[in-house]
Amino acid sequence: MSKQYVNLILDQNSWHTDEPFTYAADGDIEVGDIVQVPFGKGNRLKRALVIETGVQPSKDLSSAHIKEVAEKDPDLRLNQEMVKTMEWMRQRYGIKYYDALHCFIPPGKAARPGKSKRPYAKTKGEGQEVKALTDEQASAVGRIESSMDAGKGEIFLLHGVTSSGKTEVYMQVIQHALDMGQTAILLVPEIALTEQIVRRLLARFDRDEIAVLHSKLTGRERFDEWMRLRKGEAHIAVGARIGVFAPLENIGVIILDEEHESTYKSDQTPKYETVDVAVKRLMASKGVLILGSATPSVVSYERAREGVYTLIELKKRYNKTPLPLVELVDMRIELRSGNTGIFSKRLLKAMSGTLASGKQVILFQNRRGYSTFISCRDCGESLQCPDCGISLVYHKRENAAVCHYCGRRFPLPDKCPSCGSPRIKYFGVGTEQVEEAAAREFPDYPCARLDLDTAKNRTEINRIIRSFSKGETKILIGTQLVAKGLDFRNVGLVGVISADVSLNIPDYRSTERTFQLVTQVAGRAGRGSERGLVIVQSYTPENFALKASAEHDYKGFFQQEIMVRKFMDYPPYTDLIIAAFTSESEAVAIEMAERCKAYLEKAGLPNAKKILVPRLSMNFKGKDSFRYHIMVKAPRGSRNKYIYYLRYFNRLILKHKVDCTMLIDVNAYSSY
DNA sequence: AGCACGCCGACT
DNA sequence: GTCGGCGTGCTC
Repeated sequence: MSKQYVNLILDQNSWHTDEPFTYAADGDIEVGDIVQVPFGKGNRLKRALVIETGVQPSKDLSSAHIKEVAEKDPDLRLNQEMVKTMEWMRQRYGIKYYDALHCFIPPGKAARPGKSKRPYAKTKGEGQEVKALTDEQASAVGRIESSMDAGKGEIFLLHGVTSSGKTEVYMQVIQHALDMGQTAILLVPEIALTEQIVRRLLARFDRDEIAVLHSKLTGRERFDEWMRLRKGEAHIAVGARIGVFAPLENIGVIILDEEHESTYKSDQTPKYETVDVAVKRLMASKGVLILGSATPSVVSYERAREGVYTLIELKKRYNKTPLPLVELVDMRIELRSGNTGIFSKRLLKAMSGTLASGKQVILFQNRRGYSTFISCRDCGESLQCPDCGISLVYHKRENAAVCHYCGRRFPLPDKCPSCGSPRIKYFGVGTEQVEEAAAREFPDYPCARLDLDTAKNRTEINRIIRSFSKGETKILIGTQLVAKGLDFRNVGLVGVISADVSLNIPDYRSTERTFQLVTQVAGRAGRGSERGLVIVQSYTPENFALKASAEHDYKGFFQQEIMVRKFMDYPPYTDLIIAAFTSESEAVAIEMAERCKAYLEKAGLPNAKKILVPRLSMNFKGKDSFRYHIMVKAPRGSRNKYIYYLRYFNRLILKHKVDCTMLIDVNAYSSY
């Protein structure tokens, strides 16, 4: 058999070996093959991925030093497009080949023959039986399908109000892809939503056509599902964000449902953006990308406005129920009139009316616990977690002060730890306190609370939800958990206890997030036949995001918010790039951050002069090490240049053996 | 990362 | 003499 030289990358998590190595191989070795190669002084076998075949070994590499590929994995294999996407990810996110490789290959091993177990095997198909499409749906489907037929590689932003029938559009488009002999990927923002979308798919497609990919599968399940896709047995991949790496050929469509959700950005290395990866993969097959949302992200909507994405709107609700009536209540007036309670008079009145008429109430407060911070009346110091430096939350049920970041619990102090005063006060309202107040005001109506404290596991969540849907509980209090995807028929009223909570988070996306949350939670009201009522309490009801959400006016919200982004130099006008430096020595971490800043300035990158001095990363918890970071608002078009220079800087750190690790994050959701 | 080499001190 | 500690350097 003829011989050749190939370039391959090692399955080894090290920056020192993050480059292609040249090996001799049989002529039948192809790009994407997973092989075993002898490596290093001991020639121990290592797993590797072939990324280039038929190469000419570089001149400074004597042929005596070139080793030979030992064997080829008979099962695992990637395709050319996947290898290309990996290399692209390495550049774009400043990561190692290793990190990109592990997005594409399943972590587990195959189940033993006959032992394989399918996830969601007991899940049954369920669907609104296929009714005729509305005119809007039909034209959306037509528009998308003609783009698929033409192989345009188009990106659609599907902006559809709640219950406008986006899912039905997805089903039709997936069917069209299969009819064309192509494959499809359907993604949901969290694992918990997988089951309900699997049900919709099962009502429509053969069970064997569907494979599920998300990180809560066991290693074996994940491997087997992956292999069914790889072998072409299944043509539809469904799941959370890792599903975007499904080993499919000829991808006709990738769908991101609820595209605005932050979970589409990975928070661990590699910190990829699911949309980016989807676009990259689709370039190879000229398929379409569909981003669906009732409240699109400002970045996506702006891209649609610029013509990068094609906007499709679904304005009518499927069941023709009018959108709920949203009222804003000014809590400042409430306070002035002497009401210091949690509920405004308006909300109390609406609650009694709703409950008396036999309907149910949802109360939303995006904070768990009883009081959100604990502070001293005399010196003003607030109680903080010694590890994380964030305010501790008072939990009445457990009678403890809890850190919501690391989960540590502390006993409640009877006097102030800094000045010794016994006058300790609890501020801020959490779900526990809302529940207590609701039970006090309406003792005849049973309450339940749904948040991370009461929903310890899946069965507990299901129990709370089932009891509310059966009408056993009348008032449901909760955090974001109650805002997502639940479909209760008998809810007449939704109360947002404090819309200021999410508004006051120091993040450029907090306004957007508030609009999305209020819109989403409002959608829980009046899903039956009658129009629902939503009461939003706030100390700043004049805020444009709140006003716009009350009027169901996405465009109004967008037009104001995009001006703020422009004025403040925030995305989509820039990319917020963070470079973080971790070291056992605080001085080294600071010095590397400073040097990096100077290096970017010297390189003359746009806006590099505006980089501030290194800051301690507040959210970093590492034993005996320190993290400092710098941040730059990289103007459009300069992102890749920045990453290029940052990669180079990382190589310098490595070369000089500085005891410091570097991390790059672009447009992070978590704060640093 | 993972491994071998090498140069040091402490032991039978 | 030689066993094993870990600092150093390299990997097609």
